Amino acid sequence: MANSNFQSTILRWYADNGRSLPWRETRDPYAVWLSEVILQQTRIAQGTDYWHRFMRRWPTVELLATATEDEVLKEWQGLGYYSRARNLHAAARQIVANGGFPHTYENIRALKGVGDYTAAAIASIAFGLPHAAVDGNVYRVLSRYFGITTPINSTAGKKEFQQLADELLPRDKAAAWNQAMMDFGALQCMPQSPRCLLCPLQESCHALRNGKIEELPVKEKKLRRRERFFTYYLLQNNGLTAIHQRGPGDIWQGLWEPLLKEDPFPREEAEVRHILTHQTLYARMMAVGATDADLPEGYQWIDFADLADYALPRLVEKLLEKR
DNA sequence: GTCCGGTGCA
DNA sequence: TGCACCGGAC
Repeated sequence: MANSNFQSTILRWYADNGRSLPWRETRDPYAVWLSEVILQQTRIAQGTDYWHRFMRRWPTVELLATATEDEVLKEWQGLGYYSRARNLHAAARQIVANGGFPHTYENIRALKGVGDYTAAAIASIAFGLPHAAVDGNVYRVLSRYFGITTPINSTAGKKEFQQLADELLPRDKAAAWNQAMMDFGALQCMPQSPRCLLCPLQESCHALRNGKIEELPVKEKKLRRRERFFTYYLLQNNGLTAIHQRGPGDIWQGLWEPLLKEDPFPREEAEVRHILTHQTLYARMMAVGATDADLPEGYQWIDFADLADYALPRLVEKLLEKR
């Protein structure tokens, strides 16, 4: 199998270059769980001190369960994402109530604050269970090495990467493998300026061979839609109305529309909401009596009845339908 | 200023 | 399915 080279190279690299971290010197599920929760969204450099402090103050899950939420939050202070601390505390009580730390993936996954990634990490590291932990590092390594362009934050992408990670997982070395992949992503195949020149996988890495390192992994941009507020004035001049053709540099280039005034500030009233890829338009249309002299610059009179002959934006059609 | 990231929840 | 949660790196 072509992937055995990938797997053996990663494992060898890990044996030579893996980080020695305090929570890797134990298989105590409590210590592992604590490290994984602290390291969600947090860099090792920042999280390590907190892990030591928690382990010193509450060396077991039973002791953590006796703490108050306030005490846990106080100890968490400065780490951010405080729901992690609240969930950690709640889960400690959950664990004690259940008679001890869970040792199946499903039961670990059921703990508050433990999602797919964290459950797989704990299950593999503390219990040797064959579950592939897929975090940001793993997405990056897999997308680059295998040249996968499916966006990692799409539903299809998550499924595809998890499936691939499951296939690659050496079932008898889950703990080492998961940590190897994460360390490889963090130390070798990092987001910016990865160390491809020194990479043991450079011969077979799809992204490197095809010059796609900078483009992978693909992430769907969460587009923040700009809001715009349009008022259309439907001029009425003895059966004529005024329209103009939209120019370049904005939406609907080349399409026609009645007199448009864009409001610079958010407005409450809107007849129609129209969602485009990068903007949400709130629009209304008002009929206004007019004479020949009212024709605005750039507009022209047409028979109102001919309006349908012009290419109109869907938004304008919707507004006209509402009349 | 922008980007990054697991989980929980609407 | 999209966003809120936070602090740090750049």
